[in-house]
Amino acid sequence: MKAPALHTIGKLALATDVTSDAIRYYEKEGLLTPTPKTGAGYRLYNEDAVRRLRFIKQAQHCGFSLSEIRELLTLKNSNAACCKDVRSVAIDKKLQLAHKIKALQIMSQALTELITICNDEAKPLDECPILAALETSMAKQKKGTTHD
Amino acid sequence: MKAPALHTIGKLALATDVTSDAIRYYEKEGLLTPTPKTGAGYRLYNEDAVRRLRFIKQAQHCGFSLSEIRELLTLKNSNAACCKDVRSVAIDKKLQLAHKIKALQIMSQALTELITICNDEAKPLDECPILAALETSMAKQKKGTTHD
DNA sequence: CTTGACCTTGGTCTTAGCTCCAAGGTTTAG
DNA sequence: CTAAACCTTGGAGCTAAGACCAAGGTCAAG
Repeated sequence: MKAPALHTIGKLALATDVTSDAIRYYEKEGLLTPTPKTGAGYRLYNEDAVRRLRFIKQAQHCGFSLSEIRELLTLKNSNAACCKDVRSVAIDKKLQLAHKIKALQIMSQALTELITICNDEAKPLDECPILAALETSMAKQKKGTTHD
Repeated sequence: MKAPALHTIGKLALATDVTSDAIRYYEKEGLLTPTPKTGAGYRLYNEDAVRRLRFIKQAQHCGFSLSEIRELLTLKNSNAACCKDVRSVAIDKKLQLAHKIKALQIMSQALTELITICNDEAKPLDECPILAALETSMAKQKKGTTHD
């Protein structure tokens, strides 16, 4: 029946592959609070902190910002919320990602058009169709195979 | 035979839908130089500046950063480069966009998995599968329909 | 007991692409 | 002639997520 083994910040950092600086930053941002400090003012963490850091990391990998993660954690501790609320947050974030992806695909498509109009590679620069196209409004858009 | 109508910065801003501040910023970054200033120190621009600003805007819409655009412009003024060089820059940028898109798609896929494991919406939060999954390593990955 | 590894706070720095502001000079319309 | 509208430079601020640094306190091993 040993007590749950408290870590100092460096141990926690090593265990979770998050730097001490980042951990302190999360604390400042209200995402993670250590158990009360030692007399000397050292932060101490238990296994909950490990889980919480994993949570933060995973959520970041899903595209959530720290302030969004803070809201997720608030939701988690709220008694008024239910699982459905969490789900809708996830769906929302997925939609945002879809928007970003679409924007990037539009950029990629524009590049594709530039690249395809430039077939004759040996042309001197003052006749380069890419550079020329970049100076115009580029309103032209073939309605053929515009997938990208 | 009228002279090519020089603009002050405000007129140029209006004509190109770029703020005066942004135009000065581009100048500081070496992307755009006005014709010599008036005695009073006012910047003056000709039609070339309008074209160049359009160039900058279009390139930004293609995902180029300002420093990359500066390199494009340098290339444009270089006599050693040819159209092929420009083309390869465009292809390169398209690859970078593809990487970004893939990263976002991976995030989206992770969210999809979280959303699908959460079917019973009425569950209380302490049983929410999404929150639970975010605390674990989420190493599981069904090999079924993982497109996203 | 001393050295080295660890911890603390508080601060500045980074990237990108601007925006906003202040104090002052210029130009133009009435 | 004067007030509004424009221009100038210089510098600060914004967002995000930390990284890095310095001065100093603490703890463990030899």
